[in-house]
Amino acid sequence: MLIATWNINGVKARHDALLAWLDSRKPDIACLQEIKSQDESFPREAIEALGYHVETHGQKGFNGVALLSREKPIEVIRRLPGDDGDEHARFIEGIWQGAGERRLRVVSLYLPNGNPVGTEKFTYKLAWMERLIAHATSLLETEDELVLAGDYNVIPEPIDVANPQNWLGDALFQPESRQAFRRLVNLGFVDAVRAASDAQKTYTFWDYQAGAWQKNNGIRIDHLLLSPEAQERLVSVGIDSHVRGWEKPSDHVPALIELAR
DNA sequence: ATGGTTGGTAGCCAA
Repeated sequence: MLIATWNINGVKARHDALLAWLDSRKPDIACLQEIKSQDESFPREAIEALGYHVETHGQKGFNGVALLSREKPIEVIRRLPGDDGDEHARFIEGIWQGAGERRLRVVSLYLPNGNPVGTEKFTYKLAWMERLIAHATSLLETEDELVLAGDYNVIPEPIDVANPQNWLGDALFQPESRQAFRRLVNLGFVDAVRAASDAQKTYTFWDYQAGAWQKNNGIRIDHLLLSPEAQERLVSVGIDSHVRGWEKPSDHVPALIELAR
């Protein structure tokens, strides 16, 4: 059971790359962020032709998340609880029935960027994180196998950034952002990529500007958080860094976990 | 070095 998360930065711009990656990597579940597409204009047919079930939560112009899966989910939730006035499409949760009583629950989330610090955008980011912590607390009580995957827009620790001093004023590296992320993890999750990286620097994002990819000036902001029930089944962790070197790449690359069936 | 680049939309914003 291969579960991936990838911020594709526009499904129209990434149409060919997405299909090529799906066809070669063949994840069982793919969590996408920043589809930048409305549900009706998402390229559903081309993805279904590769054998995927498609669930989207899009909006016009920006944001938007999706769940692609080999098996059809038994339930899909398209809203992070806690603020009925929040219109941003940043959350989609699917439930899949496993063998026996086991259930797998996978969230594709696109956490607010929050820049610039000191504005309502940063306040919104921190409020969104509080809502995520509250929702994750209730999801852990289900004892389903749970994977919270997505673009968290949080650099957890200095090891997760090539040049920490360049990010000190950025919303992604603020003490408040990092502390909220730690509180989320400390509910009982494991940060799968960090746990598998053995104290090595590992990145999932390289900016388009100033040759960041060529200089390996990256940050690790795409995370897969595993509940205890999911941790028990963890087999391996990977990052498809090579995708960043493709023609017309996203600025993010896929991160993946393998769970025993 | 307060720049640089990309995507989506529409005459700039988000990242």
